[in-house]
Amino acid sequence: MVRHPALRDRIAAGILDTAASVLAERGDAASMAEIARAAGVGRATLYRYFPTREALLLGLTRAAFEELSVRIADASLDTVPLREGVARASRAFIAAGARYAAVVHVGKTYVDDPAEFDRAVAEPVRALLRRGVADGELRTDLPAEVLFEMFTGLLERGLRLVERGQLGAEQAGAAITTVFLDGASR
Amino acid sequence: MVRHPALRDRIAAGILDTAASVLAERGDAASMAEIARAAGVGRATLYRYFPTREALLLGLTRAAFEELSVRIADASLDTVPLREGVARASRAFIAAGARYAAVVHVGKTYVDDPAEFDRAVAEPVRALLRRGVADGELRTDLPAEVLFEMFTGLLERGLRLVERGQLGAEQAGAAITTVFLDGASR
DNA sequence: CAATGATGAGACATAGCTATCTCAACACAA
DNA sequence: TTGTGTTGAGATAGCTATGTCTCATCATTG
Repeated sequence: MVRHPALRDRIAAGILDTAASVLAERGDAASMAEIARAAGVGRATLYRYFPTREALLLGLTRAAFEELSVRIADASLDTVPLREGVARASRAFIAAGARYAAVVHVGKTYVDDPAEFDRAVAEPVRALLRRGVADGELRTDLPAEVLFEMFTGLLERGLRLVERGQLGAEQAGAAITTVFLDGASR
Repeated sequence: MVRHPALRDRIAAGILDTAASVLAERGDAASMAEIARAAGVGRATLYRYFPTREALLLGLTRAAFEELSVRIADASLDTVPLREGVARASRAFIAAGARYAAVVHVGKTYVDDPAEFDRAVAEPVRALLRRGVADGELRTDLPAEVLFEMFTGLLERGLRLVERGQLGAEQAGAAITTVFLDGASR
């Protein structure tokens, strides 16, 4: 019958989605059999779409990166005030969510081009923070790199809160933004 | 010759230390052979000290927990002002450091008594934050549970910065405290 | 309805890891 | 020095996961 290539892509995407949630939960311990079962598909079929485990992880990483980089680009972090930029970056990260969580939960990284990831995702955020420091909006007693690390730490936890249903996506984005910029104090 | 029990304990502790660093680096993927080699000990010997992999992970978790809970207890979080409490908790966590990093990096948790961990480590910190909220020192627009999550997120990142040598232990503790309480803004 | 091709179930080989066991070499105490 | 006990190295068994393959079944296209 020759499946439509589009249909094939949809199936692959569906498998990736399922794999994302399984891997987010069980980490690298999740086997191909487990993922196939969760995706409601035969193990052989899973291997037809992703010939090796590495290919699957790579596809997953690529999808997460794709989504995240599009959202970051859309956020135009370099044209908005610091506070708005931080808020947008938070929302972008939370929205990319589920896929990204799986990627970070799997120890080894399967990024094919780390430099490109850095350029498209990490660097815009770093630049935003550096600008904040230079403009005197952010504290200068901590290196921008440290601020960046703290920010991403908050992002990860916000993501977790959303996944556990303890916070809505908007609330999480706002919480991250406000804790990072204003702190937890009144 | 009948090794002194004390000596045996020291060897076991040494193995645990090495295991901590190997596991912190490679996660659950690190094999027993790898750990034995890193510890400069035969694989069989490793099994003599820790009869199963689970026993090793359990010992590691227990050591981390032990250290952390002692430090938290020592911090008397319930008797000091909020800011001091947050600072102490940060330092305790950073100091427990290396061991704890391995534990969090290994996906599956090998805690023998999660409730006890919660009671001795997590709960005192939560109580501190709840008190802060009740006293009006911490913001009330975010649930204390969310503040807790944010705080631990910062702790993890601070720990990472120390391990990468980007920050000293004291500096990391201070950075966590100040970002959490005052935020990154000026 | 017939042909084509995708699917699921399962067999199979392979590889790596855990866990056990044996044994020769070695260190220390008496 | 002798004997006891520990160690490292290696062999081995069992298990589990990856990846390949076959085949009967099923869905879709024409």
